[in-house]
Amino acid sequence: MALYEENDVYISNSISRKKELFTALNAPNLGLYVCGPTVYSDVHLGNCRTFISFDLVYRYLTHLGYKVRYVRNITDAGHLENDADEGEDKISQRARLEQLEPMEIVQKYTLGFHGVMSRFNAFPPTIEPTATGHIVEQIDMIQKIIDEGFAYEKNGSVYFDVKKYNESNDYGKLSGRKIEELISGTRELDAQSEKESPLDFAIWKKASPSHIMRWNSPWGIGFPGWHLECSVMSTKYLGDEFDIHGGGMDLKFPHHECEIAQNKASNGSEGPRYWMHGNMLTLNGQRMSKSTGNTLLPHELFTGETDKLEKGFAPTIARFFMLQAHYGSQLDFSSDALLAAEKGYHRLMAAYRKLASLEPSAESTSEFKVAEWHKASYAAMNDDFNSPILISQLFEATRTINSWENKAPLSASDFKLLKESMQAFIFDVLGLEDIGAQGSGQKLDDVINILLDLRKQARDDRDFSLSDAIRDKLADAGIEVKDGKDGSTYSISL
RNA sequence: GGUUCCGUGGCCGAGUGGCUAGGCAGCGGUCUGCAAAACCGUCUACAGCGGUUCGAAUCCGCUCGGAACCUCCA
Repeated sequence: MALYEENDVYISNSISRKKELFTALNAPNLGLYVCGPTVYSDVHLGNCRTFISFDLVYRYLTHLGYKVRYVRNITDAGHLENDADEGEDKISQRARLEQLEPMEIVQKYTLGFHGVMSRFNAFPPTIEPTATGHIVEQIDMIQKIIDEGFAYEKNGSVYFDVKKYNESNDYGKLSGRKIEELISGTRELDAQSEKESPLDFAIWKKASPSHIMRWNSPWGIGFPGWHLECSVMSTKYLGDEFDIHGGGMDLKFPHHECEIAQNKASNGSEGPRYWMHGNMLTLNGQRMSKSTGNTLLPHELFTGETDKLEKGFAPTIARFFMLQAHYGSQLDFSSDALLAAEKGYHRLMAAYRKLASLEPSAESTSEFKVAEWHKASYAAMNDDFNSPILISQLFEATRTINSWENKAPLSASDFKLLKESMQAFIFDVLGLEDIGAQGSGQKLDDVINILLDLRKQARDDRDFSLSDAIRDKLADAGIEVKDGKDGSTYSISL
């Protein structure tokens, strides 16, 4: 029996605003689509948080035995600068600025994105489609939407007719908006605008002569609209109806609202059955955002080369920090919070290493009930991927493990369950990495053990100035000596 | 202005109509040559004011404060 058959997973579905029991359309197959980045500049930590959140989702569902097709797009066609569907797209703008081909910009920042995600130990998606690689499919979808009567062509551009759509559908159901309120809240339309209503959005845009990224279409030379690619690529690879669609909270409106409309208008289905939205990472209480410049870049975090942090932090520690909050809550990034997470992380990892080196006993005499703990740990993740609760479970185990000496007071089967679960939760599900692990080199391990032997000798001889010097100098080198009843161990912090 | 969400102890963060996570820091112990680590014990809570209830931090209303969206943004 697969794990997913014995674990009922509940997901906060944005569209119903309720926690719902998740059922896969075609178990064990499962489709997950996540909106990826626009590759016109470096990704910042806010972007990373969303992708780490969905990496957790992907990892847990995979852990449960689902065969997940995980699609995450790369937006490389360039979105426009503003609401009026006017102006230059961001990739072209950046290309001009850096004096590169647009596709060089795309390549540069795509590689950067991949590099960063890999440092955070996030799995790559199983399919990573690009918008420019799906122009033909986008043109097809536009044509379908026109054929169904939900879009109109104007001077070489095509616009989605939101009012028309809303007559037979509910535009705004995801974000809880009413079309009347949206209209009344809109500023006066430019006299220039071709749109029949301010709510209409471009699904194909005529290219001005200076526009670099351009393709042929039945409506002339142009480029696809902002929201179309996700509709096209999600349904192409996952089907007209599929399981889960994720993305950042900021994409809920209008991006995801438009996706639903496009899906419904073109194929009659709204697409995903579960919508998941990751919440924002804030810096100084304000959302990180490329356009406002309130950002922290991954390399600044890793190296500490920023006035926003006291020191650098390893990627896995930032990951651990993020997973200590629920993906649906806002999280503020601060030095103090990172520092606290770092200490907790090291304690957890040290306990795991200790566990791995212990032996079981004949029978379980510990008050720590492994089976109950195991069950509660799964229950945490089943409840809308509640990683903070899972982590609190891991710390419960940590305290217990640390109190043991020599042998674990557990039967072989309990011990095996605890060890394998800790391993699975820490590394497979949470995706953490043990940067303080011994064996960062057998030779280094040997050398440190020689030093620890020398120190023991000095202590036995009551030559404490020598033994303390060894301890302090190792500490300076980032190697912490820990004295226990049965001799000394060490851990390396980076 | 409209829509949505949040306000938890020194800090970070879960959760919830009665059984009151966890991390970090503090305090008191145990251990240690000293320290660190580790363990044990312990102190700080649910923004304010009303209401519903046998009982609310949890539900409802109001007030105050903050955030996201309503323009591209994870």
